[in-house]
Amino acid sequence: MKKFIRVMKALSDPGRVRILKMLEQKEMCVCEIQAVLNLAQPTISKHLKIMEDAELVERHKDKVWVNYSLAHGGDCQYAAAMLKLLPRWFNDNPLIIDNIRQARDTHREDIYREK
Amino acid sequence: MKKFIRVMKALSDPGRVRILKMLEQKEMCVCEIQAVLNLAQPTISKHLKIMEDAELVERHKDKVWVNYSLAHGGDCQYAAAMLKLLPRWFNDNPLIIDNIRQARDTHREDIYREK
DNA sequence: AAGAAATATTGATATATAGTAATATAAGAT
DNA sequence: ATCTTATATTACTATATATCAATATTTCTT
Repeated sequence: MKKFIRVMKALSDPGRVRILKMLEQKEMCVCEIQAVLNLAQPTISKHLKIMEDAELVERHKDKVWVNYSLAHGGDCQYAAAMLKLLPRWFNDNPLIIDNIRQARDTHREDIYREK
Repeated sequence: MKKFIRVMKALSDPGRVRILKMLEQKEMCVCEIQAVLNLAQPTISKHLKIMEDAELVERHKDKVWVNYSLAHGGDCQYAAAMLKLLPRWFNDNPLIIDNIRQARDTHREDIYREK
C-alpha cells in the first residue's frame, strides 16, 4: 500500500505531471526541465526525487548532467500502470502542448543563465 | 488537469483506499465505515466528501442514512480508470482483507455507540 | 589544483491536509 | 412538538508539502 500511496502523491502535483508529459517525448536533464517549467532548480530536483522514489522516472548520469527518463522497469506495478495511462491523457491540454513544444526546442547548450 | 489532480489526491490516503476496497464489496453508510476504520465520524465524512468530489464514490440518501458506493458513471475518465484498476490491487494485503471481512460482518443495526 | 557549471541538500516559510471535539442539520420515532 | 440517531460542518491543531535562497557536491575544464 505504501508504494501505491507514494505513486499517487507523486502524481498529485501539476508540475510533476507536466514533467512526465515532457519525458514522454525525450529524456531531459534538470536544467532543461527547469527552463521549461520556470521553477527554481532545487524545486525541480525535489520533484524529480519524489518521482524517482515512486519509480516513475529513472536517473542516468552523463558527465555533469543528470538525465531523467520515464521508468520502464516494471518494478512497481502501480507506477507502471500509471505510466501506461498517462500517454492517453492531457494531449489536448494547451499548457501541456506548449510545454512539450518548449521541451522539443530546449537544448542544454542554449540555456541562458544569470551569473 | 485539475480533475486528474483531484483524483490523485483523493487516492493519496490509505484510509480512503481502504474505504474504496470495502465499497467494492457492498455499499456502506458512514457509520458502518466508521465502525471498521476506527476513525472519528467527521473524519470519515470528510474522506467521503473528498472522494465524492473526485467522482470516485456516489451518495445515495436513504432515510437517516447516507449510503456510499463506487461511482460508475464514466463522468470523469481519471476516476473511471482508477476504479477499473483498484479491484486488481491490494487483494492480498492483510489489512485490506481484514477490513473487507469486517465490512461484511458490520451492519448498521448492530453498531454499538457510547452515549 | 583552481575555476566553472550542473545538480543535490539544507534551512526556512507558507500553504495544504488529516485528524478531532464541538456544533449544526436532517429525518424518524415517541 | 420533542427526542434520538445519522451525517455534515466548523474551528482548531499537528503534520506534510511546495517553494525558494543559500550552500554543498560532483565533474569537467583549464
